[in-house]
Amino acid sequence: MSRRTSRKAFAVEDYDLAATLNSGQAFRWVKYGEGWTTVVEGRWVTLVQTGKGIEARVVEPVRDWGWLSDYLQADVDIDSITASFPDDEPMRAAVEACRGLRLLRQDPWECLASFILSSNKQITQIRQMVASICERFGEKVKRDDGDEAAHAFPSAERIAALSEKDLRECRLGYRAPYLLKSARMVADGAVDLSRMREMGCEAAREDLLRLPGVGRKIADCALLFAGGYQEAFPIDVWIMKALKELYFPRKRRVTPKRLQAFSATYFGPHGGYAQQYLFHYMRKRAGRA
DNA sequence: CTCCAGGCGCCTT
DNA sequence: AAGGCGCATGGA
Repeated sequence: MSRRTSRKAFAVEDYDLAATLNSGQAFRWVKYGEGWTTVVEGRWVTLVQTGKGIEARVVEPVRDWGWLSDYLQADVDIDSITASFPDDEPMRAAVEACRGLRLLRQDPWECLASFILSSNKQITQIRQMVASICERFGEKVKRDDGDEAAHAFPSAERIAALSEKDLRECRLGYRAPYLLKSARMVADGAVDLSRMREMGCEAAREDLLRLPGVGRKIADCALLFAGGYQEAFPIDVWIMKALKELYFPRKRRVTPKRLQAFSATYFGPHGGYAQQYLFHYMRKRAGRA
């Protein structure tokens, strides 16, 4: 371990690190001893949950930890958010089962690109595809534990310069041309992800929907997990099932459009957060079956 | 073996 | 506007 190593303790309560990093919002965190590791903002990071919060370690000296605090959303008051959820039986059960689950604030391009790969795939397979493009095309990042190197998520510019064949070799299948074309549109400025957080949820969504391979669901994932728009409510097969079962149990045909309209108002200003609780709750229930 | 996966785009009605 | 289908690949 190098003496340049830098550490930081984030004092956070009600923060379940394992649940948060494994809840299908980020795909690059891997178990590392007692904690977790990945690359964030070009740095190799390890995190450990402690009694007092989260302890972080990076290789290079760090003065300002704002980038990681922001990523972890360490300053968010989770109680005020869960308190804004509708007071009904399904939400109470979800909050009870997922106490400490948080939303991260991820890099827009990494988040968007990862979810372009997510279509029609299980979370373990999304992880594999993402790992594959990072290992082959991501810049090397120094680590100090004897392992060779970690890899950053490849930039839009880097992916834009590849061929469809390069990406298909990462087993992306029919998603390869979607990722390639979207990377080129982001790289040449046709869609400006750096403005996503300022332009407002609706305008940002409209922009994202211009990208090939990005529909309503994937756009909402980027808006929620990277843009900080907590009103974005991604509806996937799990949430579809949850909403039907929990809120429309005796209706035979509930259209996605109807559910989108329902969720937009029913779950309140932090609806996307509520969505993440429902998603994780459903997956947990299915997992122990 | 079959079924389906944190969907999308395109083609029919 | 709404519904159906193909898509690459690989867990379960």
